[in-house]
Amino acid sequence: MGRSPCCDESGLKKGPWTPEEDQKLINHIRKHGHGSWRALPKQAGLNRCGKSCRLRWTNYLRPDIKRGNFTAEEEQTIINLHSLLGNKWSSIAGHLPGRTDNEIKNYWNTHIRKKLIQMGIDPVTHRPRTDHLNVLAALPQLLAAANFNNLLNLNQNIQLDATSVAKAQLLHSMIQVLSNNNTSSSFDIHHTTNNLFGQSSFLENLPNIENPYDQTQGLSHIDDQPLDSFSSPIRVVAYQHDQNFIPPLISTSPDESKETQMMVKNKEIMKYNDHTSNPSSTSTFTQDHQPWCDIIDDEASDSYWKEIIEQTCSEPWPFRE
DNA sequence: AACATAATCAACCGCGCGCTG
DNA sequence: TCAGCGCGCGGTTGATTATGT
Repeated sequence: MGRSPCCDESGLKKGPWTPEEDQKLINHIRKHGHGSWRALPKQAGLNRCGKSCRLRWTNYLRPDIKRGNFTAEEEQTIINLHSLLGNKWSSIAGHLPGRTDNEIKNYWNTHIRKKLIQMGIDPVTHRPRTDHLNVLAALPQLLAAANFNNLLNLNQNIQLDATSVAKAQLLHSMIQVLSNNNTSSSFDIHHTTNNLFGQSSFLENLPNIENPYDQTQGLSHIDDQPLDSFSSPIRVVAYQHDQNFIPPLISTSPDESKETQMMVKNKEIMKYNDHTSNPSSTSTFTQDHQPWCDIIDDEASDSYWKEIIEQTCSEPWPFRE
């Protein structure tokens, strides 16, 4: 319950690490493992608190840390996971090999967040930053959002991402507005939606609502259907949950202890490797085709997505084996 | 070249959880 | 049951670097 007194101790060095300190820490962990972080600084001859040592190791010195820019795929994975998990950076990091929670958090705050805002998408809710009553006024934002997929140049295996779902919601909202107005407006829905979402990006990729397995049939034939039969956002979200779309969970470090891995929420589905018997192995625990609903049950916050997914999960799950 | 501002990211802080005695 | 300890997590800070004027 109580706070660790570790960092309250006086006389311990703070601030940037010197190369000498780094080397001491690396040497010690190579020889003995980290063991108790609290005891480590003394054993390693470091005038630091254990917390500082742990942070330095996990965020910077770990041998499996991946350096360099995030790829478009990594970025998309972060966005998708964030839409489901919220600011659960460690959980998100569990899906990105070699990336630390701190790195992902920084990348989110400095890059992705801004990008989403520019696209007119609320980075917290992953919903378009517009209201239903003013959909048409938000057309510039919609257009920007529509180009988002193209900008990211996504992996084609990703069927629908959070942004696409947001687009679907907006499209739905627009149609609702138009439908409710019940006027013979000159507003050409088919034409407009194609312009909004691009000719080969969004509509063509949406599966037929009546047949979720049919990926060849998009919604471009919307004008053949009554408006009220148009897919609801809830239904569309289901397609986001392609189990192939998120990489399997991986350990944040080959040196992670068993108890560290235990901190990850998906307890039931993890397999642990005994890293102590083989320290060089990549301590990978896999997520064997875990349905998205299960992840959500464990990890999702009380976000918009959870509400939607709970509803979706109560229906027959098209991707369950 | 000098300064101001923005962006980046390593590191710190404090909270809360799980374990243990 | 409860309190202390150790640890991990998410939020925040501040030093450094990049970019603009």
